[in-house]
Amino acid sequence: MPNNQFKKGELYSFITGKASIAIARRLQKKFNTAGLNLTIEQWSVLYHLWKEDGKSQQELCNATFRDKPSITRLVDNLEKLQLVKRVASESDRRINRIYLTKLAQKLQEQTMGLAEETLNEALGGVPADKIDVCKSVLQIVYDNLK
Amino acid sequence: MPNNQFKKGELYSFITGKASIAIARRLQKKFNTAGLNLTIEQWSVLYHLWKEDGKSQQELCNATFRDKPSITRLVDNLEKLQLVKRVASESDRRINRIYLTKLAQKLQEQTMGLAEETLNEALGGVPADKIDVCKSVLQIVYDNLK
DNA sequence: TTCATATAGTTGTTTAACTAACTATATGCC
DNA sequence: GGCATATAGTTAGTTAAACAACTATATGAA
Repeated sequence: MPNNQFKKGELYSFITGKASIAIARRLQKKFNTAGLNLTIEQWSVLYHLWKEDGKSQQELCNATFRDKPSITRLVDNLEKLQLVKRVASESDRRINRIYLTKLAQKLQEQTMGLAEETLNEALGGVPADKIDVCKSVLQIVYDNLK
Repeated sequence: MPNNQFKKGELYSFITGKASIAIARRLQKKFNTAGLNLTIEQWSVLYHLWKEDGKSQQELCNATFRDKPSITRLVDNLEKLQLVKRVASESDRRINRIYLTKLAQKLQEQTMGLAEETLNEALGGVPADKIDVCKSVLQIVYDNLK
């Protein structure tokens, strides 16, 4: 039988993800205040390239949980900002590998610092063990649905 | 001192809210499969009107955590779909009160059923006490940042 | 080798979010 | 009453997401 943990009044905020929206907005504000002309979505692509430069667009789709048109356009805008460049693969000409520019490499330390700052603000007053439980629940939700 | 619960590898998924995005996508698919021509964002407005019909646009902003232009356009589109209508307030002519049509009233039971179904799928295998911890953490995050 | 199929990426269209700038109405102080 | 200020809502411009349809390249079987 279905578990009825969710009554109507609580259902909405789980679906809309208010907490993560609030985190993203706070981080965006920090970027703006710091004079960084960068959206959170653009940052999320750079984030995965900092972990491993030269990912293909398809790999960025998987990593960022976005579809191909979304990545095409994010990479378009990142190229306009001179933060990445597309390089066609030699071995498989269907593939674009995306490489960070020096400008983007310089952004890593500053933006990751702002991101950590944001999370510390968000999680102020929450004990570490509860954060762990929360993370594990969200991971299961993601795995259940993907 | 700052809590360093977040190492780089875990930071991203908290900011991007993959779990809630996955829930919203699943619910949207259910709407589409059921032949409902309705976005999750439009549904989220109806949701708050089902709780209390005749809210003003500003009240919908607060309830849905959106800004005024977003609500203006969502109400525009809901009016085009014949699901709500704007009624100028008699006592304060700046205010529009938004009322559900009969068509929208009919959608409540079906869509709330699909939403509950979605959450049950998302939370399958998660014990109730962990869900409670997760909800409370997300609430604190939201309160910390708003 | 050739043709069907799969994969990588792009383009067009609609909906939505954020910011900034705007109009209209209400409130409150002088 | 009149004017400054606040509040409710709209409009314009940019970025992004979902979906469908498309091009180009690679793979694999006959």
